[in-house]
Amino acid sequence: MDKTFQPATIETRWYQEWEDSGYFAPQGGDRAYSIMIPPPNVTGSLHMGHGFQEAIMDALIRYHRMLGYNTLWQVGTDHAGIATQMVVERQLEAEGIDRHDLGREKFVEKVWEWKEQSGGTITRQLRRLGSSLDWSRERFTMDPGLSLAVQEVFIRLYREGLIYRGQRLVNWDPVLHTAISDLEVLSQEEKGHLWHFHYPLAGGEGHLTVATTRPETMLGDTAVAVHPEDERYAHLIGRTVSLPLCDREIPVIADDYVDREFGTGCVKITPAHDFNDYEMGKRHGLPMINILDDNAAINANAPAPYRGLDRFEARQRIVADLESMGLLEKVEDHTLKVPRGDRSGVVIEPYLTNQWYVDARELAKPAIAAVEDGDIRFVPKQWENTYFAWMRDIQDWCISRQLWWGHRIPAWYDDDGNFYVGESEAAVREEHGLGDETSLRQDEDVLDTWFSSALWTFSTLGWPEETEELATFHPSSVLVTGFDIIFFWVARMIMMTLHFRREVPFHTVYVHGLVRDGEGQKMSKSKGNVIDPIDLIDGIDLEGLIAKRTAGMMQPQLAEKIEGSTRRQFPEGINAYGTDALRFTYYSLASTGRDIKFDIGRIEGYRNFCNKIWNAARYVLMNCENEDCGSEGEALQLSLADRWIESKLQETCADVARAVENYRFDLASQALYEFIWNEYCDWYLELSKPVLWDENASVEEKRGTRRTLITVLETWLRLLHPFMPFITEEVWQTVAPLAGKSGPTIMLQPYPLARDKAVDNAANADIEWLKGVIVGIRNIRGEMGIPPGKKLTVLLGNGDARDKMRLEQNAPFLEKLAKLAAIKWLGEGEEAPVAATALVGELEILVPMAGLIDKDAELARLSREVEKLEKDLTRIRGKLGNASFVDKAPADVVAKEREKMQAQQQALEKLQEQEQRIRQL
RNA sequence: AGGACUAUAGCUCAGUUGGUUAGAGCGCUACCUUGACAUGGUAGAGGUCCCCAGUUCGAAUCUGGGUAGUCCUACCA
Repeated sequence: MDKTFQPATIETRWYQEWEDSGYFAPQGGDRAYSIMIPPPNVTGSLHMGHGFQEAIMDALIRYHRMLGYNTLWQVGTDHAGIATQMVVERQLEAEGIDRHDLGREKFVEKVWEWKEQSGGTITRQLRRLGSSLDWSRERFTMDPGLSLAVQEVFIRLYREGLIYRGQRLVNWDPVLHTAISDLEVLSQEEKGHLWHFHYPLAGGEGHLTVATTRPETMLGDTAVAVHPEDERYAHLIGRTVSLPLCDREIPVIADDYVDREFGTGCVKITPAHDFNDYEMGKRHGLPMINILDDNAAINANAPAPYRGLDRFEARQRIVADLESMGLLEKVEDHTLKVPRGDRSGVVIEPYLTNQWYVDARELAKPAIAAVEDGDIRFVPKQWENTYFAWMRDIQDWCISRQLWWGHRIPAWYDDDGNFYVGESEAAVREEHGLGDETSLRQDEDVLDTWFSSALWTFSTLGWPEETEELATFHPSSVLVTGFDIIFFWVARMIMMTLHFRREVPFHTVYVHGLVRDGEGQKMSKSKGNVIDPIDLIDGIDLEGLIAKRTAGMMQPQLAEKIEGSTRRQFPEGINAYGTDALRFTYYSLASTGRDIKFDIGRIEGYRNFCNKIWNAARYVLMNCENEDCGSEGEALQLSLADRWIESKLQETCADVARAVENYRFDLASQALYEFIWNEYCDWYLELSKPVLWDENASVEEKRGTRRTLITVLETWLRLLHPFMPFITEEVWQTVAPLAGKSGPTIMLQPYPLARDKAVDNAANADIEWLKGVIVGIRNIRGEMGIPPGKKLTVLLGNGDARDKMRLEQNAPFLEKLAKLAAIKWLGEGEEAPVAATALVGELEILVPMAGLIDKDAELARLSREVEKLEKDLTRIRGKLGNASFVDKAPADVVAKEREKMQAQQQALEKLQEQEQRIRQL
């Protein structure tokens, strides 16, 4: 074995082996456990957040697989309609091709080509992370099977009246030329202006003044509204104003939506270009004048001078024209929320179009009940509130998108504007008795990607067929996801699955935090602070990292800034840490918080942990290979240390199981780290040396220690495997035979379960004593500057029978671990030399000072100890002196305090005596 | 505007139903190449648990108020 752990050499080898051997597929068993992967975008690549999520799912999957569950981790990707279409459009653009020139069919072909080409990135990354996904069942939302499910769902919902077509205001992206859902619009505060315009009264006697942030929409105004109780304008209600620049008169209406305090208290109403105005327009039966085209340029409904102008050009023109007419009263600076498309980043226009909608209100009812009734639970529970808040105020879901890439809507139109929904044109003709004389054309639009994602848990298992997989693995066990898509995906999956399966999609939703960079910033391409998890595994040099972060940017002008910050943050690039270290880092960060700051320092610590594991195994193998390890059941004698480490192992098994059940991977990783490093390596391996290296130790003793070394190691390798799959497999292969275990892989070995009976309290207490004595001596050594190599003679005084027994049984351990020449037991009445002292309970550890210890240094050390004790004692005395504490606190708490006080007092006296003696020297 | 979450060591974070000497990792200081490991070992320093009030014998923990930060939802043209 190498002296240091080299992850690169083993990881891909083992993954290949596992995959080729079919270990990732369900293995049978009475109880099923399944997780459906949140499908990543097929043309994207995994970022740190994905890596985190996959690591958690893989730990759950490996854990349950080892527990003997029939385990399925369903893999797949989604087609990411808008994102993918944009990427391909940009590629074509670079070649000077417009997709409209290419035509729909050819364009979609290009997208499939791109999908084939780039789709491997994600799956490669997933494999590098060690994800034990069942690749044989890989699915894609545009697969024939899943597409069939999408069509089926659409048709059935339509027939049930839960999908309808309607003309509504939608969020229109004028660059992507599609409607998008409310969730895809991000509103952010931006600086803008509030323009005050005069609208002349129709009678010619004066004007009223409206305030607006979007002057261009005035071309579509069909009313001015005031508050019904606003005395300033009461006399104007029912009259008309003449709309400047347009040859129209519009009414002044009263509506209590108007806020009297804002602006002038008069609101121009543009029902076709504003959501609130739209509602008001409907209330008052106002005409709706659409003044924009698909590009958000002014259309032919507007006065001639403005036609064809872009909306922002039109704005400038209109303001200028009104000003020249003397109708501009003033312009104020104003901060407003500007809606932008989450993909395109352009300002979204409310726009009147025909779209398809899902009646979400109806579907939401059972979905709310499922969480209320506990059929689905969120972890952490607080997310249920978020879910409820959104679901109880849910809006109908606009599902049509004016794209070419996606599931085409199964609806056909005739020339008279009738439409028919069905599985094909033939089916529609048949059903509605439409002959060849009627020409039909299919709806041009496709469905929102989330529409197909919402079916993910059951469409991947073969629905609408009632497959065996559906029966076995649905509902799935748990959904692992980030809170950012609770609305987008989680809620919609619950609605759709309950409707079509009459069962929940999953029993638990584990909501994890979002991975951020070291400064707490969200990782994003445009900020240039993303880290590819693979770069943490394999490492990357500085120039490579910069190149990666600045490639293919939407805003190339940011490249310089990104290069600078990258150079500052990673002057040496990124080291290679290996998959196991990366995964363990993820687990250690997976607490209940919402933000996960990824600190590069942590991963280095866990890389070192891997190395520790590696070397611990080396030590064990060096001492056990070709040696008698008692694997045939020969007689063996266990030392105190053997019994203790076995006991600690059981406690660790219990801790890990509890942590995983509660989705506290941070606690699981901590328990493992603590046990492996601080107990097994720091103490147990050291305690094994006095036995193995003692020529006088019996065969049974050596055998007992070897047996314990190897079996405890073998057990914790299995315990650790779901978290660090590679190193555990590599080490287990050589360790297992020595422990009498066999099998082709650790991944299919049984997971260690805690045996309560194996917890050995006596051994725990004895080892605590042993540690106490050793640490006491080391402490004196350290603080007195006694060279570590210098062997000491130590005296033990004031001990009781138990101390004596412990000493007798453990003297060799003490001598080895504390580097002692000799230990002398001080009988009652025996005079002790002047010595530096440490206490373990009442037992005094004495390190004679002659020639070793500086008087002043020891006095200083003692006075520090004394001070600490005195401070503590004052606190306890105060507590016990308080009558109400003694009266009201539970008896055992009081007793505990009393005991503590006594012990502290005794210790204090001892140290003070000691101080006296030394001072008199 | 409404709501949620967070505040503990220099940094990143644990801290179960109130009773601990408030912990870990990283970083820091000193010493050490001892026969698994310098990606290591040993010892050590470092905290007004954001502030104020309350409940309680007792509060990092519970309640109320405040401050700071993050986020979500809805928005005033």
